This record gives sequence, C-alpha cells and structure tokens, in this order.
Amino acid sequence: MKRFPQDEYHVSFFDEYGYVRKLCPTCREYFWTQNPDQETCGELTSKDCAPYTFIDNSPTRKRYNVREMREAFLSFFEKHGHERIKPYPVVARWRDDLYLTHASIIDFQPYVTNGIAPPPANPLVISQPCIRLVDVDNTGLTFGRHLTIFEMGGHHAFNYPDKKIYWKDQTVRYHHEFVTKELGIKSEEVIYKEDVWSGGGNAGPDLETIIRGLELATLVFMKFKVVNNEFIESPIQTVDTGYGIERYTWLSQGSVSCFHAVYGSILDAVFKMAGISKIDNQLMMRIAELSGVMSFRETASRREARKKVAEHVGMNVEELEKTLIPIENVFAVVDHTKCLSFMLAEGVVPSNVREGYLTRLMLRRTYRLLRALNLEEKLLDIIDLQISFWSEDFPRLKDMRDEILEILSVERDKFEQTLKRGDSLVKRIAQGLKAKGASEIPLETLTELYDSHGLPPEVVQETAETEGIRVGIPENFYTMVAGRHVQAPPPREEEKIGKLEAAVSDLPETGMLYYEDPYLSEFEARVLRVLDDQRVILEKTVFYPEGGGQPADHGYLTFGKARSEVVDVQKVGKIIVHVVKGHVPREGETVKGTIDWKRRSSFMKHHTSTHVIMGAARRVLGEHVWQAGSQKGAERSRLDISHFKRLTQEEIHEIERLANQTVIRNIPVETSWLSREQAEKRHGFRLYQGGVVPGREIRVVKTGDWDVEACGGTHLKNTGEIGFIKIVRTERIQDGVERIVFSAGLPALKAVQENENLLWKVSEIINAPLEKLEKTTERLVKGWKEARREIKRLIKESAVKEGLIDRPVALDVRVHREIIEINGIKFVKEKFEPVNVDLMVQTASELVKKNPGAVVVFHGVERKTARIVVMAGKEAVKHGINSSEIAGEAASVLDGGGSGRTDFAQGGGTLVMKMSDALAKAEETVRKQVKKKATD
RNA sequence: GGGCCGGUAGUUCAGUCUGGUAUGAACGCCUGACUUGCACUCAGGAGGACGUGGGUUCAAAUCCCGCCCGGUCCA
Repeated sequence: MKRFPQDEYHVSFFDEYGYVRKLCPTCREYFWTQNPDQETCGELTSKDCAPYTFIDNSPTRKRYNVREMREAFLSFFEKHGHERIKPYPVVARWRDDLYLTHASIIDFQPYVTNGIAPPPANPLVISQPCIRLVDVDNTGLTFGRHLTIFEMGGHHAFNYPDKKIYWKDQTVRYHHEFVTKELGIKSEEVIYKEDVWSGGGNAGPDLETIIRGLELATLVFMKFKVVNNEFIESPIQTVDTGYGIERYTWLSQGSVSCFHAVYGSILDAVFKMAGISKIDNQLMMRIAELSGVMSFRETASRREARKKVAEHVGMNVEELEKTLIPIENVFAVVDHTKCLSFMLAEGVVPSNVREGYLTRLMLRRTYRLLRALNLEEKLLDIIDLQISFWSEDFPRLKDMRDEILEILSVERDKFEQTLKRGDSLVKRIAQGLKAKGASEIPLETLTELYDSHGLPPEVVQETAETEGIRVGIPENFYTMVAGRHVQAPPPREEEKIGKLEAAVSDLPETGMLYYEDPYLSEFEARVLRVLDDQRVILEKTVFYPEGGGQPADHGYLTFGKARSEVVDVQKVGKIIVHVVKGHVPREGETVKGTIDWKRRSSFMKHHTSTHVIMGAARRVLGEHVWQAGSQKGAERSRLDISHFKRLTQEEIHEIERLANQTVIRNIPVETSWLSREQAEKRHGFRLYQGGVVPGREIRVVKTGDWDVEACGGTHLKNTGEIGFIKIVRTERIQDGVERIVFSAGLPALKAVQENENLLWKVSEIINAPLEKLEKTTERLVKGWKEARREIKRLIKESAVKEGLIDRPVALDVRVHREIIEINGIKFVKEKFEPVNVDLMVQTASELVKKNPGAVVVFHGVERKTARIVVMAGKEAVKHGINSSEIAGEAASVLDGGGSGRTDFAQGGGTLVMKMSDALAKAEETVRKQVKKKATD
C-alpha cells in the first residue's frame, strides 16, 4: 500500500502540543509522540513493538463498564455539537455489496458518502455494533484485542464543497480531549501512528491512536475514491472515526483480558460451567502483557508466538497450552455467543447462502468450542445469558428471544445430526480401509468428507484414530478444497445494456403514467426515438417495464392505420424502452398505446397479494421472515421467504387464512415517494424486503397496518380487489429459504377447482365416493401389498413343488418338461407359459438344489421377447457346465444376449420364433462343455 | 448462484463402479427356549413399489436424462 506524505498527517494540534514525528525502528511506520524518549510506535502487534502496560495498571481516572464507556463517548461528542444517532442493524440490508455491518461508516455508505443522500445529521455520533468475522481465528487468543462483535464509536462529519463541518485538526483535538479530559489519561501517553486506510471504494490517510500498547481508535480522513486502484480526490471529505468501545473499557479496567472487562458476569458463569475455577491471575497477567502477538493467520507462526509467550512466563509450551487453551476457548465462546445472538436478533436464518451461511459457520464453530469444553448442552443457556445481559441496551434481543432460541436449537440439532452421520461414515470408511489393509485415509477421501459431508479433517482424525487409521492433514488442506471449486465466472450481459444506455442518455426521463394511475390502460404519447427498428422510446407511457419481480406489460401501439405489438418493456436508467414487433412508428409521431389489461390487472392482483402474504407469513412464522425473492405471473406467482424449517400444512393454512382475512378487510394500499432517510426513519429497514433499492427517493407501498415495503410495482387500490388467495404449494429452494407458490383472483379459484377435479378423478378410478376416499385408498394399498406378498409366497411354494425332477404324475400339470441325459448330466428343458421370471428362477433354483447333477434351461415367450433362464447344480458345474455360456450362446440365436455366473445365468432376445433353434444351441453347448471337461 | 454427496426393511447402512435370484447385514420388532440386572444368550419369524417419472437393454436398485426430498462446501 502506498504511503501518504507527512503533510497529510501534520495537523497544527501536533505543533501546539509539542508532538514530534518519529519512525518506529521495529515496524517501520511513522508515529507522533509528545514524549521525546519514545522509541517505538508503542503498539503491541505481531511485530512486537511494545508490550501492554495497562494490565492491572489502568491509565484512566476511573473504571468503566461497556455501557458507561459508550455513554461517556456519546455524551462527550453530543456536548461538542454532534447529534446522537441510533445504531443500525448488524446485518447491512441496505447494501448489496456486503452482508454485515463491520464499521459505523457502513451505515452511511454509499448514499451519504457519495453525496446521493444527506446524512441523518452532520456532524453525528453513533455507537454501532459491528461484526467482523475475519478475525474469528484470533478471537480468544489475543485476550480480546480481536472480537467478532464489538461496538464502534464513531463521530462523523461530512464536508461538502459548499459546507465544511470539521476536518483533520479538529478530529485529532476531539480525540485528544476525550482521552485526556474525559478519561483522564496523561497527554504524553497518547501516540498517533500514521497509516493508510482504504475500503468500500473510499480511501484516505488515517491516524491510529495508541495508549500503553493498545490501539484504541482509528481516525480516518476519507478524501479519495478508489477507481481502478487509483486514488481520485472526492468532492466530499468524510471524517470517519472508529473508537473501540470495548478496548477503551478494557484499558479503563486494566483487567487481564478484554472479556473480563466486557462480559463480567457472563464470563464468570461460563468459567463455572466449564469447571475452570483456579485461574492463576499473576500468570494470566503476564500472558496478557504479550497476548497481542498471538494474532496470526497461519498455525505455524502461531506456534512460534506461543513459544515466545511460554518463554516470557517461564513455562514449556505444552504446560502453557494445557492451562491456556480452555481459557481461550471460554473467551471465544462468550464472544461468539454474543455475535450469534445479535445476528439472529436481526432475523438472519442459518442457511447455505449469504449471511445465513456466516451464521451457520459461527454456530458450528461455537458448538465445537463448547464441545472441547464439554459444555455443548449449555449453548442455549449461554445465549440466554447474553440476551438478558445486552437487552437493556439492545431491546430487540429481548423481543426476539424466543425466536433466537428456537432457530438456534433447530440449527444445533441439524449440526448434531451432521456430526453423528459423519462419525458413523468415518467409522465405516476406517473399517473398510482396515479390511483392505490400509492404514491411512487417502487425501481424496478426506477432501470429500469435508466438501460433501461437512467434516473438518480434525474431526475425521479424531474418529479415525480410534479405529487405528491414521489421517495426514496437509498444511494447505483448505486451499486444496478451494481448488475443487475454481471455475470461470459466468459471462455477463452488462455490455448490451451499456450500449443501449449510451444511445438514450440524451433523452429526458420517461413519464411513468403507471405510477400516476395504475388503472390506466390507454394513453397517447409522442415517439422520441426509435432504435434498431424495434426499440421505441416515448415521452411517457403506461407500459410497466420489467422490474421487482413483475413482468413487463404487453399491448399495442397504434398510429394512423398501423399498429405494432409491444412484446417487452425494459427500463434503462430512467428511460423506458418498448420492444416492438410489426410496424414501427416514426420519431416525432404521436401514438396511442394500449396495454393488455387482463394481463396487467392479474399482475397487480398478484403483486398486492405478495405483500399480503408476506405480512401473513411474518405473523405466522416470526420476525426472521424476509423476502428472499419473488416472481409475479398472470396465473401463478411465487414468494421466497427466509425460514429455518419446512413449512407445515398447518402453517401454510394459517398463512392462507390470514392472507384471505386481509383481503376481506379490504385494506387500502397507499403508495408514496419518500426520501431515503425519511422512509428508513418512519418504517425501518423492513422496507428493503426485495433487496436493496437504489436512489435518493424511495417508493413506499404501504398496505395499511399489515405490510410496508419499498417497491416499484403496480398495485391495487385496496386488498379487497384481490378477491381470493390460494397457496398452491411450497418448496424448499435452499436451506433456510421456502418458496410459496400461490394464485390470486380467479386463477386462485381455478387452482382449487383443479384440485377438486383431481379428487373426483381418483374417486372415479377407485370407485369410491369422495368421503370414503381415504379409507378406501388405504384399504386398496394394504390389499395390494398383501397380494404382492402372497404372490411371492406362492411362487416359492410352487417352486418347491415343481423343483422335484421326478414329481408325481398327478402334479405334472405341465407337459413341456423334457429331460435327457448327457454323460450323466440331466439336461432339463421346460417352457413356461405365461413367462414369470421369478417363478422360473425360483423353480430352477429348487430343482438344482435337489438335483445337483442337473442343468436346467427354462424358457418362455412374452409378447415380442423370448426369455431364457439357465441354472446348473453343483455337480453339473464340476462337470464343466457354464450357465453363462449356455445363456449367451442360446440368446445370440434369438438376436439378444445373456450372461451371469457359472451356476446361474439369464438371457433373451427378440427373435421369438427361433426359440427351438436356441434350445438346440443350448443343448449343443452343454454337450460341448461336458465333452471338453471329459477330455481335459 | 455454482459444485459435490446421498435417498434400498421400522432404524443405520452393504449391494451401484463392472446390469443378471435383494439366500442382503446389523440394530429394532414378533414367537419360543434358556435365564432373572451390566447392549443377556440361543432358535425361529415377520418386515422391501431399491425416492419418483422417462430412456437404453433380452434384462435396471445398478447405466443415461428429468423431477422431488435431504445433506454439504464455496462465493
């Protein structure tokens, strides 16, 4: 990363307070200090520039807990003219480029930082819960320097060309005043380290603030946009600060770990559950002083760091790890469970996609940690502790408590199943390998176990080694797995749109008549442009362009005596393009447009129904239900919702009932255009059901008290016009996403009638009245199964009887059986009519069992195929009989094939009239085989 | 969104690559014997639309193509 020149960091505050710029000899970074003796940058990182010196030795005036620290921060900036803003959700639903809120500035990107929308206040201050999963491996190891969930205190100022709030100097002064005056830290203890910050398409110089080894805040001066790796000056200069509320809390308490400072009673409770009681505080403190060096991505260097810590405290590594690992695990557990609670409180459903997948990974990781601590059954208890601990500051947790616990227990059960399944799978594989004399699981199997069955190699190792099978885990295991997934990205269609965009960029916005009055079906408008003889742009239109899951309108444009058919309508920026077939109007001409009203009105019914069902689903299933996609049709539409279980029949019916109740209530549907910040303020982030909505102004569709969404579709005036909603079926399109397929209006009635027809048809077929359908079907299936069993039994019985080669004449119902002797081998031929392969096989089997010296050839013809079954007794096989060969030879005469084992084979063919030839061939083959053996 | 794995007896699974009788295995269940406690033991028995629909073939649990259901990895 490039460095900025000194000027970018040199603020007048530094001169005024006697700060000097130095170069850290260890990490080669520049820093500013008031202390002339300060040699290094003073930060404890993996480069080990300095140890922590605040452990058991706090530099602050008093001890703060998280709430007190948050409040101190917020009210300090409030006092200095900042407006306090409520935190945003930890799931960044207003953005499509990331899943989780990982910094306070995320709340204002991209609309505010790009100047599209004004900030909710300027300047403002916020304490934003953030989730960062990149440091998940380091959580616990570094005693709390890394957390997956933390609060970022941010005071932000947005400087526009015509309106400056404050910039670098003031930002540093605010920070300095906060830590010295408010917290009481000595000025000379505060070091400012130069750095370059870049992220989310923006960049700028930043100062990291370091006190007693700990980095506490980052003061970022966003003044560049990043375009193609180049920094371009941005017209808006944003002060983006991040104060680690937890780190300040830790500093103020000087506790052994940040977890002690933040989680207090929860940490104690988990230690107690884990039976960790005797913790050597002196030892812990000495470890803590160096804990920051443990942050590494690779296991190898982590071991090195571990060694360093061990030396520091005078223990060997094994001894140290034995004490330390359970403690680190507890640290990670209290962190991860808070993180999970917050994610689930936002309604994230664990799944195999997007933020749901991150939640799943988090849960699985937590569960493994708990297992290592022998605490897996305490998961829900710990979550419950977190919920009550944080609820006072984040009441949503409390509201969502029951849902959080239910989602979690379902997800945990799933994982337990996976582990259980995996365990027996590994055992079977291990036993199979042992049987083959192998002693190690092949790498390919190991990768497959992970990739297809979700079993990390460590888990496989654990199980396999109890079976005495070794498991070698290569260093680059996960890279290798990733290699299995590499593939070319799908080609994009962006280019075409780009071309079109250029061709219409000079035109004014198309008037959207369908918004002014969604019931309008005819209009007149002037043609502004015609492209490629098939794309028509009008000054205004009632044709709805495809968008938001609602298909484009169809219809006609008439002009003079000609007319063209509109087959598609697309939106390019703010221009609406009609794709037409047939005659094409001229530019400047006035045309009359007519849309296919039946089609459109059905879309409107289905679209409003989607919102109605959405509201119903949320009420029946819970607040975690979000729209994951939707597609409207004229007959049938679908709505995908996030939910953690398959929908039951009862739930579907309840959703259907509520939805229709809403139809009957005839609720007015109001649409309005609101500014983004106003819409969010009034309706919350629930608005973004269909995904991110771009632009400064948002169209809000409000269905009374039932549902409100940002939506660009055409809607009915009130829900009563829907008439009737019928859920046709549901399917699970992904783990955690259920698809509801439904019909609205008359198509809904049609759907019901189709089902009814089906019932009638079935009733007719099985000849039972509708009300007895269930009982009768049950009886029929039962009877059918019994009959199958009976047939099987009879075949066996008959086979035993018929299997006697010299049966009593009375039993000899068949006249086809022929027996001849060939060199002491009894050659038995018999025609079966009708053909029943099962019976043939069973009878043959019985026959050779009783007559080991017999060769049986059973044959028969059904329709156009001839079948042959060959069976040889033990003695016959010893005499050289090979059934497979006999079947093959005979069947080839029939223009077919046959094979099997020496004692049993089957064959057949289509030349049914050649059966006698085939049998002759069979006899000939038997003679050959016997003769050959005799001469051997 | 993309990839991979799986669906066979009440349950967990063999069998699928290489098509040819599901003598399928274990556990569970039923009957009986032996025993009275630790996964009792022994003998016998019942229990299968091989997920589903097509195709290929003389012949499909097995090969090919849809679909449904479950699992899992990646972004």
